[in-house]
Amino acid sequence: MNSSTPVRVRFAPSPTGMFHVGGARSALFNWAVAKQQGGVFVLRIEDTDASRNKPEWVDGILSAMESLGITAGDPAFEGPYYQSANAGIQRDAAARLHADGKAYYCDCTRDDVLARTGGKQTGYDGHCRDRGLEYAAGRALRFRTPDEGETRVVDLIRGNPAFSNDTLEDFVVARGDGSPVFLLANVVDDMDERITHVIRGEEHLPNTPKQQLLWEALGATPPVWAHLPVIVNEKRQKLSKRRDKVALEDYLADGVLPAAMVNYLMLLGWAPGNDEEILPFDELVRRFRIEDVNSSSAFFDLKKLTAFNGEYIRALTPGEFKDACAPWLTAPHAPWTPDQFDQRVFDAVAPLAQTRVALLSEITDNVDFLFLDEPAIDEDSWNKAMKGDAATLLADMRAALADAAWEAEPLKETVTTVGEKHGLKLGKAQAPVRVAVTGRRIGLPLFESLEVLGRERTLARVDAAIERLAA
RNA sequence: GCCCCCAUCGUCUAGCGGCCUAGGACGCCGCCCUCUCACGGCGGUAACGCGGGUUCAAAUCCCGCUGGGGGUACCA
Repeated sequence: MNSSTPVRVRFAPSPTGMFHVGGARSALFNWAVAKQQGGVFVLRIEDTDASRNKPEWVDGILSAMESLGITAGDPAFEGPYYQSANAGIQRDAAARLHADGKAYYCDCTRDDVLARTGGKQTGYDGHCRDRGLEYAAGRALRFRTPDEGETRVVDLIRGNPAFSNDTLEDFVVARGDGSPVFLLANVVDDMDERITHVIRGEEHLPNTPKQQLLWEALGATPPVWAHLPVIVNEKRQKLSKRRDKVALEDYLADGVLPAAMVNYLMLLGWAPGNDEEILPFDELVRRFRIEDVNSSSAFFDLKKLTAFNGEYIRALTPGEFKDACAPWLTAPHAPWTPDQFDQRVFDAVAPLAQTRVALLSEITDNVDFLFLDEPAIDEDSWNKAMKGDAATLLADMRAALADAAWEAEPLKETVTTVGEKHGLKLGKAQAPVRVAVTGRRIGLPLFESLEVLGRERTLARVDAAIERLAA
């Protein structure tokens, strides 16, 4: 992309729900283009369908974008503008279209059209084209599409698709109450905001010839388009709010770091090259080329997102990691009460947990045994670890632990020694102790855990296990 | 139905006529490291949908087929 005029892109969500990851990617790609080209990113809230919009959704969009680094404070950021605020010029445009004979009023109902076309869904049949109807309440304004020729649009991602004009129906631009419809409002706003490049989802591709015709009818030079591939689920259907987990907020709530999400989303349909994937946003922006975006749909792979997240978590400094975990350490995420929690204990084991969580929400399962009075015993772990003469082994462990110096290294030597007496290597010998104390067969390094747990609580749990084995 | 888009490992992709016995990443499987599990290291598994062309040469260009997907509202 190389323009002499300053690039102005836009992201135009409608505030109808949570912030969709597909929308997040569109916003990011637009943002990347704006930042890279020294251009402007316009945020426009498309709130023309009042029945479906709620003011609070706008705050959600703003804060979700903020978490991705698209901040209203950035010099490249412009807006938010509200589509509803442009109702005046949108109506003017509709009036102009009518005055110029490029649009006409129509009093057909959907049933009328269906009756005439025999139920075939070929769109509007042009019934009112030449009836010369004037406006009256209930009459919609339809744009008169060309009968012949084709409309070719310039699309940076998919070549330049052409649409035969005879397949374009005379679509509605203003409703019976005079209010502008999306197709028109969107174009008028883009013109008003001097948008040069429209980068949006592939689902808008069929709208493009109609909108381009509107640009031309309104006497303006159409923008350059770029239609991003849709993001699909495992069944390769477009991610939908109804059946798929699409809210950015939900992923963040699971402990996906925003930076990881940004990095992952940028790689959906595009690759930075050099066989590299994990890169800071600035670098992704530097390398980004909208022309290189793929045109085939991309699967939203939670496994890979999680892997990316693990990378980002491990790259955190110990301090950053502790801070990042904070939200999960208290209600409602934490399974322990505030007075059971001990920040110093957590800080001591946090570095050990850092390589073990791929999602921040996994932190609680790693450290819960340190704060809960009686951690739940995982039965599967118990059955595997308590085979054979676990009872006598645990009894010996208990006795040795009672006198051991309470630090990781001596504790390890103690368990090793007791294990040897039973002909067991450390790996086998530590298992019953681990399950007795943590409730699980897998987890943080055991001896460091015991050190921070303390002798008293360790012994009590070993005793409880011995008791259970005896029962 | 009609219009449009798409088609490289299971997934995300590199590839833009010869450098490809197709590269990377995730996943998966081994091995090493190791108190468990991770992390890390090493190795492995696995793809150009099919058929025609064009060309000395095609994953790369063209056509058809098949298969996916998107759109078909007085929603956005």
